[in-house]
Amino acid sequence: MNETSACDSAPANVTETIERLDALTEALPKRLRQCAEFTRRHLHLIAVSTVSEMARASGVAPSVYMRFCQAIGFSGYSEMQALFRLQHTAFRPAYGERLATLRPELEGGAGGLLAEFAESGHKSLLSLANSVTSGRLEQIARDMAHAPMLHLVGMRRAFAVVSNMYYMLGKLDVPAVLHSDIGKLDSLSTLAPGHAMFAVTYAPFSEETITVAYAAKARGAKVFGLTDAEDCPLADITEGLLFAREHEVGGFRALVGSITLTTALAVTVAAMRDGN
Amino acid sequence: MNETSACDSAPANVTETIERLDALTEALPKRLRQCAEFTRRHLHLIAVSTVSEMARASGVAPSVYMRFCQAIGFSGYSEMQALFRLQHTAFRPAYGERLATLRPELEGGAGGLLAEFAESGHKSLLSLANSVTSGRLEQIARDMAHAPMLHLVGMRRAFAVVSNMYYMLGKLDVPAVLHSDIGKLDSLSTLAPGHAMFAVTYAPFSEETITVAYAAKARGAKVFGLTDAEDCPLADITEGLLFAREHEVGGFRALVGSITLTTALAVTVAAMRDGN
DNA sequence: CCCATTTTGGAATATTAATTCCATATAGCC
DNA sequence: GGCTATATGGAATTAATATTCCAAAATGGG
Repeated sequence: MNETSACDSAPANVTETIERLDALTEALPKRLRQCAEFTRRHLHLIAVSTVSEMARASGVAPSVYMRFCQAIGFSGYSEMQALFRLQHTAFRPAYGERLATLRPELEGGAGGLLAEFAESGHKSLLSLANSVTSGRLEQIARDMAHAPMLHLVGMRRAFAVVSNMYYMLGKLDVPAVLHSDIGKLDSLSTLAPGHAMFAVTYAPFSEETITVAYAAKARGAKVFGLTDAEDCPLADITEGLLFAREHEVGGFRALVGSITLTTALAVTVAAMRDGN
Repeated sequence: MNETSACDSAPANVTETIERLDALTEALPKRLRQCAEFTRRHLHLIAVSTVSEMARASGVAPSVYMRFCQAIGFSGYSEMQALFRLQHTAFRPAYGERLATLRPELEGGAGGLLAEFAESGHKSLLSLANSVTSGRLEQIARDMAHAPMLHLVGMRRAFAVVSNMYYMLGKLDVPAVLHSDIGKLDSLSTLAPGHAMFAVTYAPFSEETITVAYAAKARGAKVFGLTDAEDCPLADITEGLLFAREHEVGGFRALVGSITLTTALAVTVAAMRDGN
């Protein structure tokens, strides 16, 4: 009876599904090929969409999408969806449902740790919203947007944050200089009155970063900053200091709040310059 | 009559949902609190699970889980699920006119944009849990831990990610080399058979990163990687490829998922080396 | 240009899931 | 220890979704 599919049994995993998809796509008629092509590019949607949604997105009728599922070997959409939902649920560590509610965090392994960091990231983002007032962020962005040149400085842990800012500002056509610890004295010579500096440092605060920030201030630049503790030495010289308190997992912090905040800042600065 | 919920209207996004969850959990009766606690730890399951599944996993009856959804302000499970499915469903907006598309968000000032990015970060973290299976992460960590030397490569947007890894690995006493675009050929000479390389690249994939990764493979190193799209050229040569699909705000992505994933990876690698 | 075959989309049906209802259980108070 | 208010879980109802069916359209061969 089971004549529909070109293949005998259903794909057992995502890899097999993709393989069969690629093998069959060419041979399929127009509409079914539409399904195949859209699905191939949007595999991640299967788990969270209904047939109708996938069909509409592929530009076909639901019944056609249904037939497409059968063409690649599944009994129907539900079976295919189940496969893709497994990918999601498989992440859940093996602990049984009852244990889950009692001690969700105690699981070991890489997956458990990732879950911890993800959780930590959520918390960092939440406290970000609480600690950063939109007025202060806006004022800093405006001041930085007015400067003819932005200088970025951050060492060690903060370096990833400023290098990300540097990349984004570059893409957004905002003139910026990244002061890495290598050759920082040289690049400081590019600093002129009216320029703005954005310094990032976390406790324990990097000597070099503080030094560079003070030098910038002395040269007539406006200094702004990002840190994670109240007692940051930058507080004395900045016109605006932002705080991102990162949650930690066993002493390690994942920079989620800082990356988010500085990304938003970079985009805002670019938008304000555009707007002028 | 509507006495159940402490709040008036439904949460509008993931951030609000988490906030309300945290605010209410303590005050809820036993079974509802079970729901809250399980859900808080497994937010990513909502998009791909039925009420019955969430209820069973929380250790309660479906009707109780239903009431839980209403307690935090949703009309029911479907409404809550729709919110969490949005993150998967949201298609990428046109790439070109990034700032232009941001205009609406900028109306709310810098704070509004920050809130958007925070929301985006929550979503990235959720899909991280969805797309990374703990088994694969663990296997990659184990393989990397066995290598006598780790090589990191990533350009442009990915550079912040690898430089963060580099910093962490350094603090954790894991021998690592960062291959920046400057002098990459020189540093490649440090590469030897048995070494491991971790390459990070996002679509459109950086030529240099791919080149370096292939060179490493040719020199006998095991190659691992992190990317954001299925069609990454790294797929052909890596022993294990991780995916972090970053949610975006008007075309800008904030690296939250990548930073979180690689931080967890670095810590795991270090822990495994220690364990040996 | 006509006929046979395949493909297609809308409408009908079957399944499954979401939601509500209500009887029972539980906890708090007098 | 009885009484009230609240919480709970299973069963009934309602809504949504997957799946099938069939008539119409398109395609291809002669």
